[in-house]
Amino acid sequence: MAVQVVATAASTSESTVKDSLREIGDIGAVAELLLAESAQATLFAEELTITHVYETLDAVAKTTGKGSARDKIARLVGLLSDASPMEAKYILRTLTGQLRLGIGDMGIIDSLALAFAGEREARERIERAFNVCSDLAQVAEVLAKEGLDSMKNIQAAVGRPIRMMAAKKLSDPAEIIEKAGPEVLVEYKYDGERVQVHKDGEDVILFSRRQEQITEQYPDVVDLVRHQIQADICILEGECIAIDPKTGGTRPFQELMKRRRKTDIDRMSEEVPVAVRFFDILFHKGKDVTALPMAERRKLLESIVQSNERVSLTIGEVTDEPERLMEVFTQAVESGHEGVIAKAIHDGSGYQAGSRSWLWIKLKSSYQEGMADSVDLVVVGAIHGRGKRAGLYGAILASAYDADSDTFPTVCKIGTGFTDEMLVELKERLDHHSIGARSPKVISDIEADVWFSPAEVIEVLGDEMTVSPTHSAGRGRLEGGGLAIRFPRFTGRWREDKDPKQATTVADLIELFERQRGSGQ
DNA sequence: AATGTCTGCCCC
DNA sequence: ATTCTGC
DNA sequence: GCAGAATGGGCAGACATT
Repeated sequence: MAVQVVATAASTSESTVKDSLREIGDIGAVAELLLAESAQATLFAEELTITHVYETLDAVAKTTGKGSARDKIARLVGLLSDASPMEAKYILRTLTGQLRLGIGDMGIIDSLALAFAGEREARERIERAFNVCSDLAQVAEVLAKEGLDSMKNIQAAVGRPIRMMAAKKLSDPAEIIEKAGPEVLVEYKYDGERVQVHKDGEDVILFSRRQEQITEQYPDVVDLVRHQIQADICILEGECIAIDPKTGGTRPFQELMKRRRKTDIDRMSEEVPVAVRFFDILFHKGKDVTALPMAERRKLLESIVQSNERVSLTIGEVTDEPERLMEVFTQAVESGHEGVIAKAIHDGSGYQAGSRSWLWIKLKSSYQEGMADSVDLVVVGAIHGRGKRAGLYGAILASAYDADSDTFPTVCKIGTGFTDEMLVELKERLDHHSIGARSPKVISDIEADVWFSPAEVIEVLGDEMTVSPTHSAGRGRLEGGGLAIRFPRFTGRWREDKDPKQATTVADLIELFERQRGSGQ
């Protein structure tokens, strides 16, 4: 849509904008360039005000229904006609959410500290306020109006999401114990959606990892919380997972995602039943309990969660031995879960809202060299890079080999794992094999920017196989579509020893998928 | 009415 | 989600 | 080591198009 806006505003064709975007990799910069080239009208334009820009964007956001796309475009084109090329750049970046200033929430907190306090300590107090209320605008407003001392008045409260604590990752169990020990709580890591549950009597609100309100999606969870949580006012955290009530097993994440809907919620609640595995408590009896050590929070949690088939604590145990940690990890993986999270339980193991510290460490099988399956895939296409990857490829399209039909159906795109240096090498190396159109042997629903004849083979690591609506590998031989790789990344290894027909085959992928499904439920 | 395409301060 | 990189 | 910016699969919803 942004392409259309720029094309219209600069009175040029969409293909011109697309070509330019391909080279520059930034729709804002493209707008700046093209508008400068067609800049007669700006001489007579009105002066742009922030209020006008804001009101226009607000109106665009609120436009819905039939014809809304056309209407949104018209409003934005109107706005750009009053903008200088540079203003257009930032308007485009703002509306596509790609500001690319090197400034995020933490950068803003730094700025607030300097602007309103001017001392180092201020930063921590401001950040703490943000972590417990998750609202940067509110923090800034209170700070500006009432000063640094007012930050202490911003406190955790039921109904207001707390920024979630995250885990580091590590592959070596001995190192994990070293970092978080001497004793750690080793918990199963479930493949579901993280939920922060806020309970005030019968009122229950659910928040997602990014502080979105997701209460409406899980009426069954709300009910479970009302009945199984023996505390009036509290904030808990857990993982919401899709389950098979017959077997008691966990169903794939994709199934759970069918619950992310606004309609048919009651029907889907029956089709995709869920369970919640609680693992933390942040607020209890009207008090913030985040400062309590993990060990004590776990005890408190045990005392208020009344378990049944749908609600329980995460499976976990305390150990100080790397060997035992690995045993629990193996159990978790063998029963179809992602891995484990090892948590510090010592006196300093309070809940650190908004941070990713060594107090929590996750271990997944894909972190263990050799344990996860890497595959050798054929590069069949590429997608132009954006931002700092402008002029290079941002991702490549990769296929397996289907020996039966002698074709190369796609399994994934790969956009991570490349160093800057590799990206340069990648382009040089691949452009050698560039062809004008998709090779008839390449089976792909995905439209690449550049197609290659199947030649280069690379090693790719992934977490697991998923049934895919878009990728074609194995399509027709499985229920539900083809196969794709979840979380694909380049290992850095080119398989120069392999030609395309020696790449991982569709049969290999199906076998991997069946094996993984077998260990699951 | 069916199908295609794009978006989400999306989930992972 | 994973990964790389400038500070 | 942190914070930020690249990028992945895949779901439902909202429109546009046929």
